Amino acid sequence: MTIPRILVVDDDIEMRQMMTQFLHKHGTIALPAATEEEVAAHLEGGRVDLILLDVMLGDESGLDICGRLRQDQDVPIIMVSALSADHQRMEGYAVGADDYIAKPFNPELLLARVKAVLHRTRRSSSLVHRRNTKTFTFAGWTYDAKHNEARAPSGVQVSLSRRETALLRVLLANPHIPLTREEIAAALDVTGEAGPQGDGLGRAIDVLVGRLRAKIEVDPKHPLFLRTERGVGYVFAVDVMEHDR
Amino acid sequence: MTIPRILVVDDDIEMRQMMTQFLHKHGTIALPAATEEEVAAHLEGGRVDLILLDVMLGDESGLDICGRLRQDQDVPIIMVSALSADHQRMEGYAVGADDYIAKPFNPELLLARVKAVLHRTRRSSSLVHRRNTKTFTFAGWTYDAKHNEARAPSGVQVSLSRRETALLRVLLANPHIPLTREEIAAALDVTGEAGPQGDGLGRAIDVLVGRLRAKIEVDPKHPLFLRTERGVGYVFAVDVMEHDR
DNA sequence: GTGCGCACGTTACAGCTTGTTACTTAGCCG
DNA sequence: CGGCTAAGTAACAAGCTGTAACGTGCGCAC
Repeated sequence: MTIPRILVVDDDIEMRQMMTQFLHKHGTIALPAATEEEVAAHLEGGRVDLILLDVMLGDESGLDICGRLRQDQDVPIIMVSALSADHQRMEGYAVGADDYIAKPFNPELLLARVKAVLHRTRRSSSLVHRRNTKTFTFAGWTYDAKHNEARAPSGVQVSLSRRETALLRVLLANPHIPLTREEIAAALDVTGEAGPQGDGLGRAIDVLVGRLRAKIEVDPKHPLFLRTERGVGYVFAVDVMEHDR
Repeated sequence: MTIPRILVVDDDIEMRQMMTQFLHKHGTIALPAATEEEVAAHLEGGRVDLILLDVMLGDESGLDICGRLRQDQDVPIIMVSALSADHQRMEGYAVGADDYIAKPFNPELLLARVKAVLHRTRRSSSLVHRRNTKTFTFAGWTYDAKHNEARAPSGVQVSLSRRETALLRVLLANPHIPLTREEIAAALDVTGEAGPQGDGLGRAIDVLVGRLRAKIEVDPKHPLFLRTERGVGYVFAVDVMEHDR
């Protein structure tokens, strides 16, 4: 889903063509429609990312259509109308429109609003993969994934490097499960460079584990959390709790 | 689902207790069972991550039980048996066992196999979040997410730093969508440090964008792909195709 | 138990990456 | 055209990260 598909609903041919062409020029796919039936057909037939809906469609009211669409769809809707009084705008928002633009409008402005709405709605769905905003607790420690802060039971704050953070996250996500070096490396996006000699994947993970231990283990010589599974890899051998926020 | 729950099925009390205690000592929850009914009860009543199944259960054959379990369950099963001849092992695997251990066995070995099986099966479900193994194409360029390699239309290979790679990925995942600096920063796991003066978030992203441009744009002065949206952020203004492998 | 071998722990170091700062350049408004 | 703000760019220093080399301890065979 790369190029946004915008349904342009207006019964005035000229206006429809103007909008369609303009949107085309700016890298979107514009689908013209004049009646509610055509709208329905497009919605059933394929993906629609945004609807530009004229308020006055012959004898039908765009407001009604908008209201109906909103009952079973959550495609964003921008209302377009010659009626620009405040109470008329309010009506638009009342039936669930995401934005309300008065005719005549500046095409650039329309584009900006279209982008804004698309941006808003895409973000909330599959855009930039949602960040982990959880907090983890293990054995008195807390790790706040949102602010990347680890805090010891004593309250002392520990700052972890990027890699250390990543490692900790992988471990927290897989407590009690032995992870091989290869798995850890994969999760850390290490391009699996085979070591020069038969070591397959150097000792980078070992060193990284050592560094993390130095920071979170009371006695790195005798690790409590980040234990090694000889011949296998490493385990986070402690129960982990996750909270939201 | 942290601590593995292992169902130990054996009609010999001593053997059952031995195994149960041993498994307990090693951080698992062992659930004893002697008959097929008890097995069924456990499977219905709660989570079971692995079944250790003795082949000779009174007059019932563990093989039959295994076959029946396999019809509607995919809980991993390790067969345990005094019968160690090859054809007997084959029978075990034939009815769907994941492993087959001969009695008398070394407890440590049992543990190792248990872990191995758990590891195998857990991995295939929710373990370490699957890596992105796609290849992206845009305007003649290819980017292989698996090997972190970008290749120019000319065939020249470009090496990207970690951050640059991450930025490129974010952009590839959101083509044609303007991303604010804040969004990019969030996706890159930047701990949103507010800049010293009112810049809110320094110019780190700007610089990073510049560096990526220097590598992938023909003429960084006039970017084709990674365009800036003045007052907003940056867009990857080109169509992107994704292939698997 | 004793010795050997291998896997892991640890340290040091060099190279690269990365954020900052400061300055330059470009777009936008009147 | 002039002023303003945003973005591009270069240089730098700090810090991170992987490699290599060496130390240590566990497991296994005898």
